[in-house]
Amino acid sequence: MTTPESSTSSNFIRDLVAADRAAGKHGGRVVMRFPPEPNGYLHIGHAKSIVLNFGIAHESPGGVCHLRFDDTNPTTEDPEYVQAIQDDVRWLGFDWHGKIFYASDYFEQLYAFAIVLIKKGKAYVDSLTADQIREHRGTLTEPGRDSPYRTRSADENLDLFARMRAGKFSDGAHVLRAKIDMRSPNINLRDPILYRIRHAAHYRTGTAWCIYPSYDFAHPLSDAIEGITHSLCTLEFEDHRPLYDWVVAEADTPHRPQQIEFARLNLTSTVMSKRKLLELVGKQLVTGWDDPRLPTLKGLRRRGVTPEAIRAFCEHLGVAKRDAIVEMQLLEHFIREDLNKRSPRVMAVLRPLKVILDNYPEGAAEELDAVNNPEDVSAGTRKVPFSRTLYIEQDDFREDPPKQFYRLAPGREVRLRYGYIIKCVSATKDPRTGAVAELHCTYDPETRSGSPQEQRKVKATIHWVSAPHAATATIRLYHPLLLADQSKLPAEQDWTRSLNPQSLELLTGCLVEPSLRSAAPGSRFQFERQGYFCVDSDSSPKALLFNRTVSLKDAWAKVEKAQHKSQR
RNA sequence: UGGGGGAUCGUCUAGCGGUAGGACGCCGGCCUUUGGAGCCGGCUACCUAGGUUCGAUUCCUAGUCCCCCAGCCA
Repeated sequence: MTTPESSTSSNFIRDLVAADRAAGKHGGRVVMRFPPEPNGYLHIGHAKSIVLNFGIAHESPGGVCHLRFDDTNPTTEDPEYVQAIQDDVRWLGFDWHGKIFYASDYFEQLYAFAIVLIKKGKAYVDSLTADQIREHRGTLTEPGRDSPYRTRSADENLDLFARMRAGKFSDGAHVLRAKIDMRSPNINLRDPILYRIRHAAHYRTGTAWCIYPSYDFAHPLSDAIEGITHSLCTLEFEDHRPLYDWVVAEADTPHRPQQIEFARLNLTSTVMSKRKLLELVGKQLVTGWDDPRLPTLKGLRRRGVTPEAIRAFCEHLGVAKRDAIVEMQLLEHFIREDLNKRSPRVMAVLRPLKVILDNYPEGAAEELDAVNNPEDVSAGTRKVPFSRTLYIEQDDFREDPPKQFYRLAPGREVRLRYGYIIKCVSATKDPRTGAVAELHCTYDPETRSGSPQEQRKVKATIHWVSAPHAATATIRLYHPLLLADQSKLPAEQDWTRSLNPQSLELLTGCLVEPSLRSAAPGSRFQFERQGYFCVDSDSSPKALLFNRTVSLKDAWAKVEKAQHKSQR
């Protein structure tokens, strides 16, 4: 299926899975899993994991990848997230082929495994308080101490555990612990907690249970139950691997999955931790989980990013064990690369400046042919109305043009995209502010696009809209969520103070070509010379609303920046 | 100063004892009715010190630096 050209780059996990399969390990089967806890929305970091897990499964003959909800904590989970996660995985382009797995479906089996451990003397009920347990755990450098309840008999443990399940105790009264080694240098092995009492309704099992298994117990066993062959997780779980292996071994499951860790994705100038994302949404620092400034899949989607771009980005990233922070520019590159091929071009003026063509007949209008997508001839052409009064971008005129500024200035010529060459005659100013109010220009009738005499060359071509025909729109521009320079902030300061107060820029009174009047929410366009935009879900024909997905690369901005620098 | 991991261009990543490659970025050029796209060229890296070897980014030893772990979260 994967051709040499399109094949994804190899990485240590892909290689290991392939080697296991070739060696006939696990009977040559490849069973992966993506196991989110339904306590939040998926973000681009999850996308890396999804692409890896589903990708490896898909490229392995007979391979499968389970979608499993790791729902062992009733107090944080919600069906809203279960639905959102499924939507997002599907939107990203992956399919779990029907069955969805839930750790909560294994509660009964997990309970039985706990009984097995208790009978083997490998687990005990501890009746210390949470504080006491912490004290007994020791520190990074000091060993822990055994709980006085560690030596309870199997019968007593069995009885206590049964009564825990039966709801005879209040939250925190007892826990079930693995009996491993309180002196282990690995803190995860100092009798980790397997079950805790939580009198809380679970979104799936309701009040059937008041004891819930912990991650360290439920996860390896869920993997074993499902026949997962390779259980991928992030680096912070490396220390848990001995425990993962211990649980599976002591529970004596017929199948033994293998945990493999890799570095999670970090991106510059954004936040990815669940805690921070939750805080942004909770404190209404953003408009919701789908705020286009967020790296959530919902946010990226609303912003106009395609699943193809995200997948290409993730495939390109590679998988390794070293911590890494990927530059946002790399994501933007993949977004542009994808959008460039598929987006129809259109003209829109974000910050309008009125232009009157003095020698163009008043009341007249004509239709010009415009190419929809130079990257895709099959996209065809469209008609764009032209008239005596136009709007161009304020940035495309300078009264006193700097060096290398090729655009319009008094006495200078420029081509109007798909139209004529025009020459600026004069600029009138607002008497109060001194700002340029409108331009008077003349057009050269010989230079209409497509006409035989159009050979004349000018330095620049600019976009425009016809004043009487244009539609009004509101456009949102997005800037980095975080301030560029994080280093100046004291480490212990409230992190939200490092948020960029200008992350959302709202432009009203933008003028777009009339073909956009009927644009459907979700559709994407390239606004020529400016960037990729999509119609927001709140947009309507009466109140057009666009989101800028990503800007086009801007060579002039670089020149200008360099000029500013050299002036200093 | 316990344990577990990791160090390759500015960033991400390949390499599996034999000329350190790719991508993003940056710089320069070509082309252009998008200062877009495309094309061409360039830039910059093996944490340090020893050792083994004809040969070390790769193997060994000793350091240095970075990350993770002391939830009844996952």
